[in-house]
Amino acid sequence: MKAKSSNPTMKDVAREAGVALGTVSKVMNNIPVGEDYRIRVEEAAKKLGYQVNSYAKGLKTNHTGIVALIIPTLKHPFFGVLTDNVCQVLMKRGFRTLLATTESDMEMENNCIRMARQHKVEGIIALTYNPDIEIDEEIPFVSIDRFYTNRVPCVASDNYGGGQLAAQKLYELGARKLLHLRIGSPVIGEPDKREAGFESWCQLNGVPYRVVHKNDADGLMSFRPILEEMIRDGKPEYDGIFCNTDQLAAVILKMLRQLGLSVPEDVQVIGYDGLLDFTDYKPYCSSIVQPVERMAETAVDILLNEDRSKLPALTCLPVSYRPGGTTRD
Amino acid sequence: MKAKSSNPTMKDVAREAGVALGTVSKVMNNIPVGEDYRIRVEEAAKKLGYQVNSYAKGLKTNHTGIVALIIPTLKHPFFGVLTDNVCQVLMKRGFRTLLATTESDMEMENNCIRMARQHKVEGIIALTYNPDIEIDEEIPFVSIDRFYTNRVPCVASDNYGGGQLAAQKLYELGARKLLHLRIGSPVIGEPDKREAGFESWCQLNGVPYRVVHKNDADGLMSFRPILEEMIRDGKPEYDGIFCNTDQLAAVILKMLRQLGLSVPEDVQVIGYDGLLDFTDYKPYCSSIVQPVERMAETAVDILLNEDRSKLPALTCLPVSYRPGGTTRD
DNA sequence: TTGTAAGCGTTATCAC
DNA sequence: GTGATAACGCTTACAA
Repeated sequence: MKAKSSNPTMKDVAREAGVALGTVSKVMNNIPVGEDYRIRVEEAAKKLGYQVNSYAKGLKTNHTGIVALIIPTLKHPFFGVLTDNVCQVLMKRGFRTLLATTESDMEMENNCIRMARQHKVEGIIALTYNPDIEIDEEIPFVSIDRFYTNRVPCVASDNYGGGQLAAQKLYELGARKLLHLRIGSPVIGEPDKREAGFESWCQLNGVPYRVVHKNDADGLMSFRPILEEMIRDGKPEYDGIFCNTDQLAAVILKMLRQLGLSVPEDVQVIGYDGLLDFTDYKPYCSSIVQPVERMAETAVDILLNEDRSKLPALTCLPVSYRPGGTTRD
Repeated sequence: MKAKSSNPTMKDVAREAGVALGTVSKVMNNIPVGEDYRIRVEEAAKKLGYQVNSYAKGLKTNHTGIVALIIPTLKHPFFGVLTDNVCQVLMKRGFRTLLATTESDMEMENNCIRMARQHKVEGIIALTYNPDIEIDEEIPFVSIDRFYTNRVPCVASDNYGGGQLAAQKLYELGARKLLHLRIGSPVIGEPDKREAGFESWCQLNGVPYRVVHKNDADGLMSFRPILEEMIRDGKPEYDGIFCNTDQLAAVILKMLRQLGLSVPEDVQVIGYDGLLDFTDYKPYCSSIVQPVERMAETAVDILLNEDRSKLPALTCLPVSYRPGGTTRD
């Protein structure tokens, strides 16, 4: 008489209900079974507080109901919101989220992927900075914001279109000479297309522009001299600035004001991301808004898609423009 | 000859290395084994790309290496930072994080706990709003910011001390009539002690004060009339305000400025949390800073503690004061 | 030291 | 429709 106070098993339920093991399994999996049996089993299960052991189940079925999410950090609000959305969407589909934050460390990224494999996750959604990531063909993988190969589906906002839209909006709102400020990691990813889109629009429409390109290592402050030297007689040489993130835009805005320029009168500024200040839920600046919820949904959709033969290599989700007080609209 | 292209098992490794199954297991678990055997096994494992199946392992050992983290949302930066820290700390200890966001929905909270149990997690760290949460005595549980019973360890910042510190700082910096503004959920949690600490300090030191208490449902804007009516002849009746969160402080600051008051000259403001604006990594306001990293570490420490007989019922971690431009220091 | 075999809690395949 | 029984991949006595 071993008092199984701890964890009741199917065997216990079967004994309690006076039925066979297999019958209990069937009840738990909603496989048709005699009505009276079903009731007996359900009551026994409730009485014992039975919970299926998903490890035993997973071992048998190779179906764990877990998806790994690998992301640089949750300290940045964009990643926070994205993670929140992915977690919710997965939950709705009956999946759990195994979270790993990597701090963009390449070794960590590979470690996490290895762990995910060990834990027999049913898929991996990752936002990484590692060009040599160890992607396993066996396990479904969806990348966010980073295109690897045609075999690895990538989900991103329409960065190219967003860059175009930013240029177009600035022009429509009266800016005549445009500046694009870009900071980021040296690793090439989808977000770099913001720059390309911006340039293409300016060229196509004959609008004069300039692009300044910095690396994360240079720091946000490295743009200061650029801004200083572009001011002649108290007026800026460029009257429309597109920053590749809202964060950069916020920093640039502060600098512009310090330099005595008024926004949006002297110069208009558009950022990218569409983040909201959590203290008042208002935009930091006018911005190209990434459709975060849709990105999360799409990533999960693709990941969980039954038919893995023809996966979209790159899915670009439409962005939108939202005024935020730093443009004249 | 079944081509096991997919997932090599220990058996495969054993065959490849020409040793017995048990030997492979020993090598994988760093149990002493003949040097030549070890090498043979390791090479075979590498060649086959073998990864232990932690489901099979977990089934056997009841050791899954997974801890569940249940949190309301990742849209709020405090939770984002907390989650990030918990995930990092767990990783360092060799544990993975199973993440669940609940949106503070009580049913969801219970669902998540049930899932965690099914997945045989080795512990649960939760920040919940459900007073009737289904806590299972069998599985280690640590609560953050919410005290249930002596049997459920709770980790929080020293909210009471923080409230005192806020009052004290305001007084030291010259404020003579203090106001505490508090908004939150109707559910009672540790953070409510901020108010108690504030009051006790004022009473003990004979400093006149008032407390205004709102519920989330009232909305942040509900404080507006309070502020309006406290202004006499352009000067505020209260010259020191302690808000129970940085978010509230940010809103209040905006209102004060709209009402023509200058901060910190006319009135000084202190918040609680110690969040940094991600755009410039600067504080939103002067604030009582929660030791988020330590909270994460402590929660994990307690959760993973071997000796579960004498657990601390409530662990309050020391807070600190950080000036942020809304006080005269 | 190394190999063997008995489970861990499920599911799935069979006879009944 | 129900109930034994053999896996699933691994750990761990225990035997060799």
